[in-house]
Amino acid sequence: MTPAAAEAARAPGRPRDPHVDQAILDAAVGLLSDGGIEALSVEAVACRAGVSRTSVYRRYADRIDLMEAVFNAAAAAKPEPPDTGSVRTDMLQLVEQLRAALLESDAGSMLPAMLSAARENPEVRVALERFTGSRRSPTVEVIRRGIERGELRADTDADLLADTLVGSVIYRLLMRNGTFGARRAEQLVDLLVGGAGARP
Amino acid sequence: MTPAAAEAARAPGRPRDPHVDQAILDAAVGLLSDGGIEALSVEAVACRAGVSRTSVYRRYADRIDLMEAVFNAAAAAKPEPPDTGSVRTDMLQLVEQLRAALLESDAGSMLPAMLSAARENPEVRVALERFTGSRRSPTVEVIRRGIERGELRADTDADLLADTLVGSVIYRLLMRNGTFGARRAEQLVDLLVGGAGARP
Amino acid sequence: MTPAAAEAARAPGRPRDPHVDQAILDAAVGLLSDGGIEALSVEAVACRAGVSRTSVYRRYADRIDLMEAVFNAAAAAKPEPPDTGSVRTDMLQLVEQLRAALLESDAGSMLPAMLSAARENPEVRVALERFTGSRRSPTVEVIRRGIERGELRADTDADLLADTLVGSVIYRLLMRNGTFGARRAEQLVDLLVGGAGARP
Amino acid sequence: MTPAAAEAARAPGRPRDPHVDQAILDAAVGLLSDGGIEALSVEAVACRAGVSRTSVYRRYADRIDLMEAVFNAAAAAKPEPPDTGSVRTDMLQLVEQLRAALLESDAGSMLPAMLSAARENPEVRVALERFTGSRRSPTVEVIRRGIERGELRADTDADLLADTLVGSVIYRLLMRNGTFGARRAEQLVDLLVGGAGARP
DNA sequence: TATTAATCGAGACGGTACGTCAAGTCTTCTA
DNA sequence: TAGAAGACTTGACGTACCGTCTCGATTAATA
Repeated sequence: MTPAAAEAARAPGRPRDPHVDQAILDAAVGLLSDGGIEALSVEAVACRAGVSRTSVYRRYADRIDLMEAVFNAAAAAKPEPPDTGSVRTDMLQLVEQLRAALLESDAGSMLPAMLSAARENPEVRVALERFTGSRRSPTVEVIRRGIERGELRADTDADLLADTLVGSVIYRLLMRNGTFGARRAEQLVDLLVGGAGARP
Repeated sequence: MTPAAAEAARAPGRPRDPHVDQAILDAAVGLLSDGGIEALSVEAVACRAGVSRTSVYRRYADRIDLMEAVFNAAAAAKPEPPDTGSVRTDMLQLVEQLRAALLESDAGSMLPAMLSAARENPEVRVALERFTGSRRSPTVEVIRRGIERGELRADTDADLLADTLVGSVIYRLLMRNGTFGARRAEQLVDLLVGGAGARP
Repeated sequence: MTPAAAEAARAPGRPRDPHVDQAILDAAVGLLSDGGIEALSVEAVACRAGVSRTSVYRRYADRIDLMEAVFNAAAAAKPEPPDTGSVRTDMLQLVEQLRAALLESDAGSMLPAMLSAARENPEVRVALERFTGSRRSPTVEVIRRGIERGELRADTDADLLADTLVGSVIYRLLMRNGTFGARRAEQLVDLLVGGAGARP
Repeated sequence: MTPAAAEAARAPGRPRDPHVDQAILDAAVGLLSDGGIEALSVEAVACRAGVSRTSVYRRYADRIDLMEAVFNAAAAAKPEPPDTGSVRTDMLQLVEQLRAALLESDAGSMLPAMLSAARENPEVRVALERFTGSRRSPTVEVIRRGIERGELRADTDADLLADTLVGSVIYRLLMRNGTFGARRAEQLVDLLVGGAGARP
């Protein structure tokens, strides 16, 4: 028996209904991702989850605490880094993964709210860092392998390159409200691998 | 006499007090930049501006409308693109300008709020695009000159390169809560100009 | 122009809607008198008055404050002391007035709530005293006239006699859940005027 | 063996802890007598008794039921009627007993709450009548003896006289927030025995 | 000596009301 | 008109109890 299980078994009083846990989180994710930060009201969450307001407040101290939990849940999914043997192909896949995550997942559509909340609240800031980390670390991994295989220069700063790759995509999609198709992905990878400087 | 002035002159009744205009905008900028999106309440703006709520609502239809105005005001300041004769030096200056704008100006600290609001509201989205544009266009200009001078390859996609430069900085500062010193700026420019690919 | 009117005229901002004032008070009286102290919730008052909760809170700091106002309103109606020329007839009429007030008016059915609230709250205590006073002072007046006319002894303690007359009625009706018909009223007056002591 | 004891003995399962019974009742009495009707919350009772909420609800169906039990407990103590041989002295002692009971005992300070609750709930009404009865019956007894001894008129309505004596005291103490010293007690007894009417 | 059945503590759960704050609309007076 | 003041409705906030419920752990009398 793991310590956690033992602890759970020993917990006094009526145990929390896991359906309620889930319903609340789902409702919160839904509201946050499709109505933004202002839509995440405890009232609305409780209603959408078919649960009493009390049950929400029992789990989360306040609106912000709930938001934080949603962000952490969003950060939980860590994608596997692609490993095709070619750093260029891997990077293309990363870009595509990132695009899909930003535009097609709940987590992605929460990002603006997260950023906004992070400005005020240190705990949210931590959640945000964890979230961005979950996206960045596969990228770093891919780059590291590229260096090992000799496809990228040995002195490449993996951290910087990862930021630049991810930043370029996010900036375009989120802040410029643009698109990011396969063609542009290739151009970006070419730029980062080959550089923009003229060859003598 | 401009048409606007003529119109203003023809307006019957007591003219609007420009001090009130300014006080409201200033208060809104202050609140938004140091308390985030939730702090921008009409109540608080009126109070901080020493003005009645009525006077705010006379100018702006609602909270969002006011926010939009603040964003547009923030987007107004267009920095001059540096022109040192070297694309690398220009880019370094751009990065530094951007860093300062993000961390040390009101406009920068509003960006998260702006992003968040843009998700919901098309008008805010337009304001956001104008705002990012004001930062991006000098970058594009610098790059274009670099191409003209032959420092950058003729087939360089200025748009992409600009996004990547700006995106890398924003991503690091805003989403990873990091810093961006002179050293890292140089590394970034080197990366973009030289590429990360190994030379055969 | 009275000072009050002048003051009212000078009051800045939108004046309170007197219909709202009245609706709230009426609703509160109704609830308190037919549901007792626990029924007087701000929620219910607002609903019954067809008014928003806010409008109640604007007028009354809290539940207790509202209750106090209701009590004071109830205390406002001061009955004219009867003046038939005979202290016995006057007293009989007083008893009947009191009976009717206790059993048939809102004010009377509020008395228990008032007593209960008075235990805790000094302001309510004042309201209660005013309320009881409004019933007692006509009694005292009647007694005083009886003394003047020589129907009652010159050394009669009007205060004590009034308390005893009123107390007897209230005790029976409120605490013993009894009735108080004309016959019993006569017996009471006879007792107070003639005494229970045996005549030598 | 009483039937109750036999029943208790036959009850299967773990028997109720009598300390819990007592602690709950004590806590309830305390809260009700020094915080009034609103202070008697199951939550507070359980807490003050050092007992779980469950244990309260096992014994009493709800808040009101608990209140009723408290009132009944308060009504249990029946004072012995004084018997000094003189109806006047007996009545003076009754008044003093009543004063003490109202102002210095838990039961007395509960009376307002009781009255208030009685308005709504028939069971509480019964408890209230029992409670007032416990105070009134010694008074009736004293009066009856006075009649037998010829100190009071043979046609005296003992019931009415008792109500009037008790009512006068309660009214003054409870509703007028007054005091009731020895002097006033004497005046009251004099009034009731001698009457206020002028002697021709 | 095990079984059985109720007690006891702890706490989840859906409710209702509290008192506060802000939003956006309106009404009034003054300048 | 603009501007200040404030009433008004609406809706969310976070808190406190209500009364019901589900747990695990005691605690006697009984099988």
